[in-house]
Amino acid sequence: MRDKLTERSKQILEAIIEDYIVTAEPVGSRTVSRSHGLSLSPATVRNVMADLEDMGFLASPHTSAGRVPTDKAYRFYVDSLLEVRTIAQGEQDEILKRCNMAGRDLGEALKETSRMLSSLSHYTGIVLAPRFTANVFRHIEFIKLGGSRLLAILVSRNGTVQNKIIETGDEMRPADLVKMSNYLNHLLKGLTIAQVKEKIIGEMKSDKIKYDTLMAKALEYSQQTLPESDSEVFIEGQANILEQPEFTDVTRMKDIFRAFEEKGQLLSLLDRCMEAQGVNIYIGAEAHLSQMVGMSLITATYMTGRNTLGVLGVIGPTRMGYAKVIPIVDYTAKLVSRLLELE
Amino acid sequence: MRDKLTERSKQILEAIIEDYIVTAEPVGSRTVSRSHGLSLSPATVRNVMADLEDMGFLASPHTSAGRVPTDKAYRFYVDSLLEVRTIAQGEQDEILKRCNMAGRDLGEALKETSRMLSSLSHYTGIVLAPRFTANVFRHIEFIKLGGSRLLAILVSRNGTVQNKIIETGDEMRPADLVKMSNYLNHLLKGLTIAQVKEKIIGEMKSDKIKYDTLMAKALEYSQQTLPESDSEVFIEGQANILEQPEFTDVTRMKDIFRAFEEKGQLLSLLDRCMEAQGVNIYIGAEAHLSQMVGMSLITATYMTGRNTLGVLGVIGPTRMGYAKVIPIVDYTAKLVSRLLELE
DNA sequence: ATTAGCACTCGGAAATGGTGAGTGCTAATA
DNA sequence: TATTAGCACTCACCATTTCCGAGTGCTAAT
Repeated sequence: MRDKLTERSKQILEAIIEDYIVTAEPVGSRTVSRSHGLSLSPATVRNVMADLEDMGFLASPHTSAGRVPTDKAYRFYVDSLLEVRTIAQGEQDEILKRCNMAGRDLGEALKETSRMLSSLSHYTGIVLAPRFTANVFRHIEFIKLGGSRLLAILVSRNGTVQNKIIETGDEMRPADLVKMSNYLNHLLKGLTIAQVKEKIIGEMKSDKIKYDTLMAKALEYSQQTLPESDSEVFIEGQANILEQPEFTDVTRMKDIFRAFEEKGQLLSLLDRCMEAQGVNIYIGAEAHLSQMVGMSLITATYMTGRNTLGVLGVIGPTRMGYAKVIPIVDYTAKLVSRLLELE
Repeated sequence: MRDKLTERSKQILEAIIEDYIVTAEPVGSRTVSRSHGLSLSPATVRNVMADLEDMGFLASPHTSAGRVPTDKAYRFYVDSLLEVRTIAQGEQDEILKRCNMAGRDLGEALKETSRMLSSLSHYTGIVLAPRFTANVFRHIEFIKLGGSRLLAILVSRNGTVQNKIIETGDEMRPADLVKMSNYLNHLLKGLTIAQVKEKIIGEMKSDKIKYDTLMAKALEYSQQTLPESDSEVFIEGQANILEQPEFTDVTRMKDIFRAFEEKGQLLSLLDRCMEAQGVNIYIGAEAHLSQMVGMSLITATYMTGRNTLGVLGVIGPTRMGYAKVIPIVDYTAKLVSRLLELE
């Protein structure tokens, strides 16, 4: 048992991982020895493999099977061995084409981005939309619907729209609606939605509005318009994971699909990804998510200026084509950032 | 071989179907003979079963297994044998609680409805949102974003909102925006969105606007705001179908999930359901959808007044608890209709 | 340090045999 | 005439066995 990886053992480890990524079968010593590049006998390879197993990089499903990389091996692989391939021109074109957001609803565009990520990687695409509360308030507008009901529309600077139907109790005069929105637009100009929330609460307590029912109402309605839950995740290409041979087990799949459906846990994981800028990789148990055993998550943040807006990425088996997927995720995030920058 | 079903053979068929619905196992003659209600020896039951098989109501997976109902049997069952159970009070409460749409975005509310259908039925819930084009125009509004970009907001009478970012080329004056929306609101008042489409095209050709660039622009922008694709389907509880024993086969499931993801074919099927009012049932091959073998679809239309707005329902295996699911779907559709009526 | 050789291990596929649920047919019965 | 008991037969399913070969670890030779 050695405690330091020699150049040769690194090569062998890499060969094993890369073989396993394509075949999804335990890799034997013969296979590695045949792998062009290094000319060693199976026996030698076996010795090294035994060492690697002792160090926790490899595991054997059973005595007479080959070896399988552990999470630790993948971690080492992406950290030290992998030279990230530059993105293929064809892929770049595809991303460019499908991420075109011009004139589209942001949600739709991000959903399409997620779909694109899934189809390019052949795994599952995932996009966390920007928190609405991080946006800057631009405009609020009230539109009279039938009876005593209003449609309130809240627009933020990046073009995202929140709308809500409000029951007013009694009928409002159109002129009052205009007054209300003027008042609010002036009051809230330039604030982030989070600040808007506070501002409204503060204002509601202030004396001057106590005697102005119209303003009071305006504040109340605008408060109702603010979204209470505001994280949206787009998960597309779920069916792709069914193609992976490691998920033939039905109960495994059930777990995974349930996790996708609930989204809650996934959300907190993505939140964690938001903290570090750039590309982020969770391998297997690193995600601390019971449903994620055997799965990896590659994400990248997208941003305008210095503000991290959201994350996007790909979920697949730990045995994932990291070399191919990482540049895709990276490039996509940068592209989305640039497209949102223009807004 | 008889060509008419006697009372007794109907009873036996019913017993077989209902047993199969719970167990998902081929039903043998002993089981039926033991079934309380009819006191016949297994041998007699066997004779009847042989007849039923000849008539195409039953099939045997292999010689020494029991019999399994065919699509034809299910069809006969729902048409003639099934007395639809009234909906349980608890279910009714649950539906009432979760379908509460007050003040929510219509899309969100329908998604929740779909989720509710899935959790109550333990199958997959499906809701087709109202076509936007069937709605009546209420209001259009332009909001200036940074630079030369506009946010156009189109509100229809039921509160649904379409918004779109428009690249204007050069900067617009706020006063012009107001003029534009006034012009359009007046022009399009009371038309359905479909009529709006035509109206705009007609108006664009008319002479008077040739000399008024502002109006021309207004028309162009409003046209851009109209949705081009406008059918939204909410499919929730997909993971539920993984629980069904008949879908342990991985390739089957892949097909089904792909179908859910693509939605295209499903959409045309739902369109067909829209044509007939009320509850609609497609059993197995009746849907003429390759992915639907072994699956059934129960839908009901929801409407305001005489207008069919959309459909909602449940997808599950042909071996579905029709007696329980049908009233759920029916009741939900009626409730949704009533809730939208109020709008 | 590397490698050839060899005995050994163990999962997976194929072959085998027994079991039982279920059937169809025939002849006896009410 | 309709029903039923009886019986031989079928065939999926399960458990057991056997066999094969890929892969291993160890040892001795290079």
